[in-house]
Amino acid sequence: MNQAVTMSPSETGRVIDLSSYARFTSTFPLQGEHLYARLFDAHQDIVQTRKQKVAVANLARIFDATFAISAASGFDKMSLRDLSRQADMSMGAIYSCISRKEDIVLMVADIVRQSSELTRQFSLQAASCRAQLEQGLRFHLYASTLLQPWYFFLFFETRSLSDAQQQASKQIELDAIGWFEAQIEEGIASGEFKPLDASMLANTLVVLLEDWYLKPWKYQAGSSRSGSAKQALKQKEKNINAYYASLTAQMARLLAVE
Amino acid sequence: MNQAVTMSPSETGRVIDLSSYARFTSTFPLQGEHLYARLFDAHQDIVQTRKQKVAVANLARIFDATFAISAASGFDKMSLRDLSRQADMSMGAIYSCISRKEDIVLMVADIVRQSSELTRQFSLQAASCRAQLEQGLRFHLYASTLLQPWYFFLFFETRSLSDAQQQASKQIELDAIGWFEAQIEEGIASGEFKPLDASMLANTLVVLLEDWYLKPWKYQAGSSRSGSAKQALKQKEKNINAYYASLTAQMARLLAVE
DNA sequence: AAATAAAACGAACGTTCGTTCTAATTTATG
DNA sequence: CATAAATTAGAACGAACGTTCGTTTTATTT
Repeated sequence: MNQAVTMSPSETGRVIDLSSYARFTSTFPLQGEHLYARLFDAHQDIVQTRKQKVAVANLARIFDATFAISAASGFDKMSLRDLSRQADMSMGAIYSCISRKEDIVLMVADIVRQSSELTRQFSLQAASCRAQLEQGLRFHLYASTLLQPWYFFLFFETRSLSDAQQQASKQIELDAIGWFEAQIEEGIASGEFKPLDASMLANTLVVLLEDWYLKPWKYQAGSSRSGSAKQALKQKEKNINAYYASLTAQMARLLAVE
Repeated sequence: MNQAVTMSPSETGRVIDLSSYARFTSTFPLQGEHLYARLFDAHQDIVQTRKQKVAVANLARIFDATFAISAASGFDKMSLRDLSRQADMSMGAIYSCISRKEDIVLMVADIVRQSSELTRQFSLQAASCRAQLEQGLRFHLYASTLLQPWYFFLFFETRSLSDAQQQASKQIELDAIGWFEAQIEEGIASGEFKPLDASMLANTLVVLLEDWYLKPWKYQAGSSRSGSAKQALKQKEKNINAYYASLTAQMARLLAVE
């Protein structure tokens, strides 16, 4: 089982634009064709299809269908016949993109892991610890919004993975908490923040970030009949900003900045 | 499908002791034999076994086994043969306590719903809004610790339920948020708390309560080889108190009390 | 001790699962 | 346009699933 490509250094930093969600979506490398091309490259042992173009199109249909079905009923309940119907592909077509049903979970895990690594590796050049924290939150929110079905799916299907991979998923969360905690404590040490239980606040932030992609129904205002795709993006931007504002306001109050 | 018994008024208030987790465990009505007796009474249409004593013993084995297996691999992956092996019961014995595999999820949902209702109905007689909030948090923590496998299981298997039941589960969470929000706003109105985004804080509290039973691995210190059952309870008490302290300290700071 | 009710058993049933196979079709290439 | 390679559709396969049921064992009553 390939643990997949890691980002080349040139990809890891500096190019991703956090100034708005719209900008983020056009600069984040893990999405759309790029994402599926990455899966195709990284999992040559799984994907039997030879031509990237075909593989990308088929993988997209497979994952879209998988997310659509198993968001409602779970991955184990989803049969490959359901998948075939929803994706409008034959069994053979599906089995030329994957080797076993389980591969789907593995690939999702790979993508989410890469996205989390991107988030962690992204060099935040900010003037203050507070700005650093805020950019970290923004990045997490943006990435998990863009890849919401992937993050959501992995959270609920982690138990299908091997113990080692499950441990790795937990580690991702612990790393995220650790990162926030370090930033908070740096700010405390430098006198920028008032002293507090950094570990608890870091944990709170990570759990709230998780809640964002696990329970979109709690945070999506005006989701029905949003009309054009452009309007939908606008609405998404609004929702993210509202959540981000609440999140950072609460954090700022705890850190006694402002 | 029976929606099960609701608590009689005499059971809903006043008798549950929040002064420590140990006291709570001896006064909370939804546990052990009482819990299974309740299932037996409420689901006569499902449970074919006639004698309560037998049913209680077998239901206990079924649910223990279910939680043990599906915590690791998920309910859908668990076959009834796995269950039969783990519970050390024959297929026939299992099918005299349930009518369909799905019944297991329904019964768990029923118990968790009842526990949540107990939590909400419990009349908190406290001197201040702050004390009221703190008792609410304590109750939530205690109940979800005592019934951790039930809460955990339902969170991950809600998708096996009907749309109506899924909606009901969401409503439980929204009700909890609503309750905390109301308490916070009451405290703000009375001048006990400094004004803030009550909705955000209420949401934060509920999400942190959820994290407690979803990710015990994050919060369990000294879990290995804890020796006797008494020592284990002591350790549990310690862990709850530590989490409760962090939770309330953070909350107090946001509310600017102290 | 006999009779009866309740519970437990586990092999067998029909169905559905993930996966494989093959004949037909499409695509690429000279 | 010819030919080879890749891709497709969906029938077929064995394993495993949830569930049933005739039978045996255990508990209770007469």
